[in-house]
Amino acid sequence: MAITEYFIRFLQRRDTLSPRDLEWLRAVPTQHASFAPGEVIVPADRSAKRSCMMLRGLSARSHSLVGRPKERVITALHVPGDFVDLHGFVLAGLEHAVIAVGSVEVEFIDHSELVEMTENFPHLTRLLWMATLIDAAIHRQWLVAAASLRSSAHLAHLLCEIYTRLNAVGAASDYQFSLNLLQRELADILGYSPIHVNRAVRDLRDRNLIRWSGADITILDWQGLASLARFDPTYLDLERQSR
Amino acid sequence: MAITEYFIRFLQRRDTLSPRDLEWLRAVPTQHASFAPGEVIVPADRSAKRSCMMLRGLSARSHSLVGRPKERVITALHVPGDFVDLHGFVLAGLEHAVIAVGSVEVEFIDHSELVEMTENFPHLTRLLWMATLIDAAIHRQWLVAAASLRSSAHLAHLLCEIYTRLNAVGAASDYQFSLNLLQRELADILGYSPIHVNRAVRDLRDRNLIRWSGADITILDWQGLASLARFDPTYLDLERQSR
DNA sequence: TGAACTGCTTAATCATTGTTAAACATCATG
DNA sequence: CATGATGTTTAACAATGATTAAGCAGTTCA
Repeated sequence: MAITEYFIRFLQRRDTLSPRDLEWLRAVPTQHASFAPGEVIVPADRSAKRSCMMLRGLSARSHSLVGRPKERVITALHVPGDFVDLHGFVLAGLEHAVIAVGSVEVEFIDHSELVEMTENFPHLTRLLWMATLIDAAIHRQWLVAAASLRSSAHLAHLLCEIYTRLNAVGAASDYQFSLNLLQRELADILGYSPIHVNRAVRDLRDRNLIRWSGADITILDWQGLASLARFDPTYLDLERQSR
Repeated sequence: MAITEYFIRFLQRRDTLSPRDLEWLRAVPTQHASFAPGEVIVPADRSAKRSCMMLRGLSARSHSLVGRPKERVITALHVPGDFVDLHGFVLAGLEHAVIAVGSVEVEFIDHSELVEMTENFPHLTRLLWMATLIDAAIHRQWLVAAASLRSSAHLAHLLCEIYTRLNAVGAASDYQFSLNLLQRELADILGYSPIHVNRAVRDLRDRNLIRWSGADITILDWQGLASLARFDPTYLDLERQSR
């Protein structure tokens, strides 16, 4: 089985891959790795020689705050199929760490392979560039959500997005998915206190929009949840076209 | 005079340009355009055939909210030297508009020129990719600021960033710069009400950190302002190295 | 089994930010 | 110079979210 299958689906939702592109993706050598909850997958330094692709689980970009070492802000979540730190390939490095949320499996790809790809596969190169720009579009949408939604609606937006992204790569369906996030971690993502996150969860439950027990989430009323969150998936660029 | 001189400085702060790279940048055909305050530079549609580079003034990525047409959120500011909508070159299009804040001059570059560049100038291609990833890093930093700073410190962070970015391309020095932003627009950027922005401005003035009259801003105490904002310019990737 | 631990839930209180309204300054224009 | 328009500043009050504290539920492990 090709280890990059989720990433292939990520791309195929958005463009058509040539047999040659597919062949490269399925043949590129990778190193498999597993991480326990909380472990650092990519440290916040400036010298990475490889980039990683999510295979299973959930990871997060975690920024620790200068002067407040116990606090952190999570600026992105990554699901299977995401090519997490392509940034390190082009930038000098990452100014934040990528950490495992729950148990995680990834595949590392050496930058030397990526350099070779950029020289011989211009279409794939544009698609990798695209993947990083979709990350940027998600960042912008999080900024919009933070500025324009409050607690319940903000949480609802996150749930709509995660489900849509999981569904797009075939990792979730029937409005059910698993999210290994503590309420404390949700607080770091949404920028609220853990207690306030709890109020938001309760609110969504009280409105019969979701069921949430342990890590298992069921969206009971997609229309209601999406409408509360003013969720519009355009920013995820899910339409297939030639790029 | 080369019309892309600011962008060249943007790149030269971060890498060394070969004579051949420089020649391409100085020779590429562009279309000059001017915009009055509030005008749309790049509409939020999905069919741009060219991308624009900031020459003078300030522009903003403006997201209008579904169901609340009078409200908007600004997710990015662009200063001279920024290659604003390279996104449109790789993505299907923009999910937001780019608008002029104050009077603006830009240069448009046809996507066909960029395609040619990606095929013949791999180093320049990596640098353009880098430019879009720096935008993403700025988005993340805004998310961190929104979640971890409150009003005065959040405003202080924005001022530190804008000055640093202007200074990096030689568009500001001596801790003085011009910012053609209404407090109402600052509110759309920071996610506060205009009244609260006013409180934050007054606070920074009362602490003798800045002088702000009309569009002219002087940072009276850079250390104090940066410390209040916990500003660390690492995310702007201002170090020169080979990429 | 039961003690310790972890995470979820709730309440009370306090701080920050939003809303409404109005006064004030500045500027363009008749 | 008067007028209206625009933007800034301030105040009073309301809403949202943070903090502290404590109870509760499920797990792990002795």
